[in-house]
Amino acid sequence: MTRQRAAVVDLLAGTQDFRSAQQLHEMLRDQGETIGLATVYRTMQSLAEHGEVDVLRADDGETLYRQCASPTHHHQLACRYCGATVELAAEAVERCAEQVGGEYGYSAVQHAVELFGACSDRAAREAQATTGR
Amino acid sequence: MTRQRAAVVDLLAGTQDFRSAQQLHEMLRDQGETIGLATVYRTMQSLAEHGEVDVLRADDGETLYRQCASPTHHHQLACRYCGATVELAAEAVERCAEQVGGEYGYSAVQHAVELFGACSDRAAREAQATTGR
DNA sequence: TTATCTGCAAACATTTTGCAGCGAG
DNA sequence: CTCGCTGCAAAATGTTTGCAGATAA
Repeated sequence: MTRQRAAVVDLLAGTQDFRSAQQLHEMLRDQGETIGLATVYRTMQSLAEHGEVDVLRADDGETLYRQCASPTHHHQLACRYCGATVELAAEAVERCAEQVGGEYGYSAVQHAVELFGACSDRAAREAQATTGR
Repeated sequence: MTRQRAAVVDLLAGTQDFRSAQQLHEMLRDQGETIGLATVYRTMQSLAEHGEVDVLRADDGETLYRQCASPTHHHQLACRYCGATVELAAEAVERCAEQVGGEYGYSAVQHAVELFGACSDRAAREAQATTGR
């Protein structure tokens, strides 16, 4: 356990959002930490391996991490436009995934059920613009 | 519509599986087509934009494509070890996602419900090995 | 002290882009 | 003929790795 690793864990503890390694690195530098990007990557890898963070791959290929200390396993609903996220305690989704997977003989189903949608704000604007992407 | 684009579309039409751009490129070269990797990428981008293929990001960062001609929108259940995939016509999952999203004022919810689990084969081996990665 | 971790920079893998030339319409 | 598509190679992006030196235990 080094100073750098502590800083990363600390930073993660301060939020519930998904952050990319690069983002974390920048934030740490901003708050005065001296830490290399490679170290951040290595730390996140290690944390992920030990199941201490949730991993999610963004649409643009970046790998996102989030502390995983929630008492109940919940999902995230994110607006693909404004980035707003809502947490879901949707156990129904859980059961759904496990059950469906089980029907086909799959176990340890990792339902990467990160929902991406348009939040109400965006939906309203979309409706009157209808630019078609 | 060029020879190259036709070849890509043709190749995609021959399967239901997800393929990476590089994989497609290699397959096309193998069957005698002269086509550049960049062209495959550009073609897939265009097809994706026109909603003619489904896009999925693999765990290792590769972008996978699949023809999207299924009459019903279905999901995929993939084994993270052997790659075996099963298609799900799980409308229950659909409803679930839309409903949950709706509760929070989100619309056009893109439930990236690609389930990754361990298929029965793997689960059996895991059980007696428990090497812990 | 010693094994591990860190930082830098170079290596990698995947995807994108600039540009000159070919080909479809 | 003209515009768009292609191919190559170079660039961009995100991540990993080799290695020498710093550091935790």
